[in-house]
Amino acid sequence: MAVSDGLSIGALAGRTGLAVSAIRYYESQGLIRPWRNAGGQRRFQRADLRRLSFVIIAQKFGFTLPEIRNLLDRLPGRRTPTPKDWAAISVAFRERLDQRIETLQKLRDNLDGCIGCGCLSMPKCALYNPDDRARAKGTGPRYLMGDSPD
Amino acid sequence: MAVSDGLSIGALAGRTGLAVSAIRYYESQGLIRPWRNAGGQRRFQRADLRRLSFVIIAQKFGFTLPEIRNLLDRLPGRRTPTPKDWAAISVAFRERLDQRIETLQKLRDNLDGCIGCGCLSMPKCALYNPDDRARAKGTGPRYLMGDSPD
DNA sequence: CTAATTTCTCAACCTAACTTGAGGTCAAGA
DNA sequence: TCTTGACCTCAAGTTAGGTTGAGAAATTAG
Repeated sequence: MAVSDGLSIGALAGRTGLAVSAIRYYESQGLIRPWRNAGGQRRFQRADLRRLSFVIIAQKFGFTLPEIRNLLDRLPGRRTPTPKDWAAISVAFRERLDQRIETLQKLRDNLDGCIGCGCLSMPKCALYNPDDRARAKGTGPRYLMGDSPD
Repeated sequence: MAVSDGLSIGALAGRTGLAVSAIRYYESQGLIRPWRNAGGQRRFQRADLRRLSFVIIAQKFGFTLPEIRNLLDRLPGRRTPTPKDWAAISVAFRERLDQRIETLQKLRDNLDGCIGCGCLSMPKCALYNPDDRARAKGTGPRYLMGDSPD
């Protein structure tokens, strides 16, 4: 199989450590867009290795797949992304990351004034906000600290 | 209904902003232990308001219910928890919180050397570790950054 | 050329943290 | 007393992020 024919899903799985099923799932979520060969099998660009690495790393930071997709959408669609392209999206990535850390720290500082004294007074507590909860109706898992996908 | 008879589940829901169904679910997970009145309805101590507040706050920080249960288990079982009791468990809470923030910061610092340059080189990248993924088989949701319940 | 891998699709299952609904009971106000 | 409204249990549904398995077709190795 020539290089220009692209990588098989198994090759991609081997190189990234991801399960084949996970890669297929990522495709269904729009994170990668392989083409098909004559026999209907998926073929991937070598650049997709990098895409998947990014997915893996971003997930370690707690980003959801829709969020990651939004970030990846900044990469050029047609041509192969250059290091510059990747550097650009990593800037956006770092910004969101810094925000996330800051939120956690603010929350922690509030904690010191609120629960640290043992009072845990509900009407006054800045951490405890009933309005948020009343609005956050609906089913499914809760997002971490008010992060929402998209 | 006298105070000594305890609070109904609806009263608790009203004061905490939680859904009645959520409180019942928390009971099923061992986070609160109401007793039953003659008619079989749940009755709660006023101290359970504080317990639930703690659950809500800890969840904002991304703790899982089993983790929260472990923390709450440090409270005295028989008598009503004092401010001192709460302060003690908040220390344990803060420690885990600080750990979590530190992990995120370390990961971010790695990111700067790894993806920041645009290389995202897989064999070298400290963020991207295939062994972790190979070991982390099995089903279900992944825990954030290697946090596990218990 | 045949056997062994890989890959394909599609449906079902898994966890966490709940919600929703059905069908029935309990309690409080007029 | 009667009628709401709050409460009960239990089963099933929901989301995110996948895995597992069946049955069939494609690819590769010998």
